[in-house]
Formats: sequence, structure tokens, C-alpha cells
Amino acid sequence: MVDFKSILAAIEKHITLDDVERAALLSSLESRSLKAGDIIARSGEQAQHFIFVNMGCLMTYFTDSNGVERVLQFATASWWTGDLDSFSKHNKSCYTTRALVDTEVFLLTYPGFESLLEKVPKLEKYFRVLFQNSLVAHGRRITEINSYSAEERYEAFRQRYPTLEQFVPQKYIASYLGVTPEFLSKVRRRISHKA
Amino acid sequence: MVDFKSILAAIEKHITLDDVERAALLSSLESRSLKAGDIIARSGEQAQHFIFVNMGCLMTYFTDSNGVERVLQFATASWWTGDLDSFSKHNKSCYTTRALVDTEVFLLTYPGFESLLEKVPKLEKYFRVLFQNSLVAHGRRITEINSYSAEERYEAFRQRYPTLEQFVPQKYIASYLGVTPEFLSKVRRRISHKA
DNA sequence: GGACGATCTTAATCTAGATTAAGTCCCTTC
DNA sequence: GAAGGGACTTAATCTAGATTAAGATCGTCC
Repeated sequence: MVDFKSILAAIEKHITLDDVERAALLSSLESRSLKAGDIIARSGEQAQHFIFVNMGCLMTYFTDSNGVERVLQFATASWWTGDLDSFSKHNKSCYTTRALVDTEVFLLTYPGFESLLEKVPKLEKYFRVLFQNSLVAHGRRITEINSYSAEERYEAFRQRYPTLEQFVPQKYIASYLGVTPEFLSKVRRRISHKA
Repeated sequence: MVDFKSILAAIEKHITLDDVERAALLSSLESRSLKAGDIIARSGEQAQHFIFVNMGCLMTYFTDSNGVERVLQFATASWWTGDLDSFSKHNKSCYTTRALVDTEVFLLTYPGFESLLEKVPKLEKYFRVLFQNSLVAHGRRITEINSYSAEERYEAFRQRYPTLEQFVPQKYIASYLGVTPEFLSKVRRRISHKA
């Protein structure tokens, strides 16, 4: 039995849905279980889904010309993720999205997303607020990359996502921070010696 | 006489408004003219407006602990800008927004924005799409900063915003790219010698 | 239980880009 | 028209972080 509590809670924090609207929402969602390591969207292909993480954790990354994986973001429980550009404009994605641990997701296809928004216009507000908040977070991250040292960024990361470090391999945290695993290792030692 | 053609065109590219809705929109806007150098939102204060650039160019920057200005973005004609976080959550902004040339803007206060969205729910869709597209652009920028060299980022910048270089001082382009003016100067010479 | 592979660490060396400092070229403005 | 100031360049030196390479640690799979 699929448990929709968490997605409903996330949405109803911002808007109020009646029973009909709620049913329309839930019936547009496809539920899927992923094993750790499973890939749900692949670079070079069109992104098929906008993804809500019900449980677990996904990572979205860009593979650069040297084959190095550059993490754009992690998505833990109750986060949305996916390549909105590829998803909505039907072009090839440059991002891959992979499960870091066993993960349960809800999927919206693009036609599903569009028809859902037509059926339940209130959701426009929900997604407007969602994107607005994500935009703020991305802006902050750009500012951080340009203004802070790797050490400062790492400390900020730990404070902002304290749970992530417990199960995300350090090399992906390094990638998210924009440094090599070797350098993150050095930073960690420096910090632990200081403390 | 204020000219609303450009903001209406930007919005009606995504949604269709009737006369009543259009009137509600336009009456929520405050129009203002800025001289080059004028500051319209100041770091340390609450951001009062969400800003549409009708003509001219604004720059939003973060001042780091060493007093260095780090440019988050430029906004040219038909772009929206402003610190959405401070604007909507009533906290102090860490960004300053300044006119780079003489500029005409339309301003929305937060109460104005909220009541406009209640009066004209269609605009939820417009802003949802606007934020969705901005989010994609910010994601791309994060990926770029982490994956490309300063030279590659500069070339990408020139291709994406070919007009900007004509009137934006190079030191701000350097800041946007996350390098020092001295280094951008070096990069430019390297490129011109190659060509 | 040993061999393999993946993650992480350490350390030496290297480099993209920062810092510092001086100089050039223009605008203002008095 | 001299004096000052801002934008940009050049060049020398310095450093945060990359690269390379070698271990250490720890599954896990046969």
C-alpha cells in the first residue's frame, strides 16, 4: 500500500485541497521503488519525470568532458528533483539522477504535470512557491561558491544538511562542494585538528 | 506616459489576460526611473520590491566579509530581479541591487504581489513558469562554475549575453564569473592572441 | 580466506587563479 | 590644463586547491 501522507503534507503546508483535487493529484502520480544505485534519469536522454522523494535520497549530477561527475544537488525525503528544462522543453538532459540508498519516489510525467495543473489550478501556487524557494537556495549557493573557501562551504553544508553526511559517500559531498575528494579529506583533517 | 507594452508582452507570452485582469496587474505596479548608479535595494535592509526592468540594466550583488562585491546576476530589459527571500519572508537582504545605466523599472511590493495573485490567479502560472525557468538557469550556472575553467565560462557568458559586455564594466563581469578583474584581463588577452 | 574493487587518506608536486603593486588611459572637475 | 580618480592592463609573486601516486581500510564475492 502506497503511503501518500508525506507528499500531501508537503503540498498542504502551502495550499488547501478538497477531496476531488486530492484524488486528481494522487491519480497523476506513479509510485516507484528504487534500489541504491538505480538510475531514474540518464544524461543524454530526455528527462521523463518530475520526481518527489517519499523516502530515501537521490543525487543529480552532470558528467563533464573528462568523465568527472559534478553533483548539482541531493534530494532527500519530501524534496522534488529532476531536470525541469529537459522535462518541460523536450530536449536531452545533461544530468543523471541516481538513488544513493533504497528510495521510494512519486513520478509526474510532463503531460501528467500539465493536465494536473489544468485540473487543479491551485497547484500552480504550490509549484510557484516551491520554485521560488528553490531559486533562492540556488542563488545562495552561487554566492557561496564565489565568496567562500572550500572549508567554509563544507562547514555551511554540514550545518544545512546534517543528516546527509551519514550516508552520502564523501566523494559526492566533495563534488557538491566543487572540490576533489582528496582536498575535502585534507579540509576534514584540518578541521578535526583544530577542534 | 508610462509604457506597459513590454511587461504585458512578457506576461502574455505565457498566459492570456482579459481587460479586468490587465487593469489589476497594471494598477499594482509602481513605475520608477533610476539614474546610473542608483541603488534600489540595499544589503542589510529588507527588500521592498520585486522588480521588472522595463529598460536599462540592474545588477544584484553580495558584499562579502572583505568588502568585495560578488555579482549574482544582471537583469536587462524584460527581466525580473530582486531578493525573493528577503522580499517574501521579511528578513534582511544580503544583496544590493544597483542600476548600471539609466533604467526604468516597475515595482511590486510584497502585499501588492500577494493581493495581485489573489485577484488574478492566472498569474500564479506566469510566475511559476518564470521561476521554473530561472531555476534551470541557476542550476546550469552552478554546474558551469564547478565544471568549466574561467576561460570557458567567459566564452559561454559572451555567447549567452552578447549585449551586456558593451556597457557592463569588466570588473563586474569578472565578479559574475567568479574571478578577479586582473585575471579576466589575462584571459581576454589570451583569447585575443589566439584568435 | 584471499583477491578484488571501492572509498578514503596522505603526501609530493603542479597550476589556475589570487594578490600585490605599478603603470596606462580616460574622464571629470576645478 | 593640471590634478585626481576610476577602469583596465601587465607582471611578479603567492596560494588554494588540483593532480598524481601510493597506501590504508573495508566490504563482498568466489
